[in-house]
Amino acid sequence: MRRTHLFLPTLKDVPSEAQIISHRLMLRAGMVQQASAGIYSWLPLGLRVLKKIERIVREEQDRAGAQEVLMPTVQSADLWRRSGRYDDYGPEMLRIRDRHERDMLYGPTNEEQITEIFATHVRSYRDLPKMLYHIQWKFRDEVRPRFGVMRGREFLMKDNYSFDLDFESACLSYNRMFVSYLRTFARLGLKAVPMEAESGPIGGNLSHEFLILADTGESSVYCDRDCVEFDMLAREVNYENPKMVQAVVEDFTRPYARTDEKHDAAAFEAAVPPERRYVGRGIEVGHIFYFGAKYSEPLGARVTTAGGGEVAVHMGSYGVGISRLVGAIIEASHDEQGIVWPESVTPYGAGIINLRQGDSRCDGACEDIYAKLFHREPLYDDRPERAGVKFADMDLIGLPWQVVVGPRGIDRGRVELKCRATGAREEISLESALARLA
RNA sequence: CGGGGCGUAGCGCAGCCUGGCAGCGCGUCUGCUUUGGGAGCAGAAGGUCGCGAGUUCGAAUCUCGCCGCCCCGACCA
Repeated sequence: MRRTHLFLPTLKDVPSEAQIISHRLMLRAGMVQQASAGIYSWLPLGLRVLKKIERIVREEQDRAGAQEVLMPTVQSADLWRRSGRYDDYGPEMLRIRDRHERDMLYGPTNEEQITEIFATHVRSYRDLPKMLYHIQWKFRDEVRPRFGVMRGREFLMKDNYSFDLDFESACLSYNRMFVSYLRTFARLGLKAVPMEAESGPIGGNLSHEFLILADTGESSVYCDRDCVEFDMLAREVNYENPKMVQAVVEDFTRPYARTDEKHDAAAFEAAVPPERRYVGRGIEVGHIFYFGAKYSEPLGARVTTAGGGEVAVHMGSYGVGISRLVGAIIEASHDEQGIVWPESVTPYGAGIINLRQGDSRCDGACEDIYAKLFHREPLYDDRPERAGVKFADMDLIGLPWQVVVGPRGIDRGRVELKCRATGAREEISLESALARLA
């Protein structure tokens, strides 16, 4: 993409409503624009990141054996009356009335919807287990939206739902998602720590939250520093092998890690030596639940068993806040200059800075590099701007690599390769720069 | 939902107390000079001062009402 074609409204000054760093950087980097409180438009740069996160989440869901569906944003109130949640959910649910005066709602979550789909089509234990997920916009009318996309009213969420014959089998599904989340967050460049959690209004009794440790987090966390040391991606996982999956879950749940709602000071001090105690803040980026027959019972999701009986299926739900992750990743990865994208979610794989636009040697070299870096989806800053503007902008939007082309080096066939994360700059030949980014 | 604050040019803000030509910086546009870390000079465009009433000869400014947005706390992916 050429910078002169890209709609990328970067800002020097930050709008005053933004307080936390990720929100400020997202506005400055032209990623989003606020439409109203807690509701955002996604501009090209922001949308590219959102899509990359979405893709990684999808790949890991599929890998764990889940199947993607897509349910509507607008749901019927009747469905929610059947589960009893239409009245329970309270003012956080956005209620809508259509032209025929039917009560509708903008879905804050989809347990009812998915359970109805499942109940319509599945009758036999032979069809179990199943995991169905979708990635869809939700709306929760938060009393106080804040922190930009980290706590919006409208947000993009991956929610998965598992259906099993009994508790033991449901635990296997739960474990699969547990491991899938560890892999997902690791691929996003995040150190996410699973913590025992309350299951909240969704109900049930087996639940973990996944938090990344960050000072700007909304949750208080207490954990063993060992939690963030695991290298999940180095670990071989075969989802077809329940024991192997179970072993991962056990390894990751062994160290003490709890949010304040489950925290037990005495247990913490007994389990964790002082030098390994982490007491700080965390951002919740995922939450998984087992809730048994809470929805399958009232909504009639029952299957016949091998013995000829009938049983309500055991369910679980598993959520990842995809739009929240955009902010969370920035919270975890930025510096004074701006965002520092992990390779896996960067909006463009490399930036090309032409320091002397209009100089035939520089222009020629940049065009050459631009074409040869095609596989990296490069962003070529071809604006007739001064060097300082281009450097500042490129640092702000945080692409992991910058190829700097200027008159000083180009006569000798040299360019500068800068690593955004470390700030390290090397003057090397054009060829070796291309080789490094191959 | 309790407490606090803010709405003035695309963005950041001053002006308001003490009513009297709507300003500054950044950005944008034009020209010249510059050109390796957010350039300099000269010129230009850009505003229902959130909305509605009221007071007044006169309201961005004072009064009342409404709307929007932000921050702190209690709740949530």
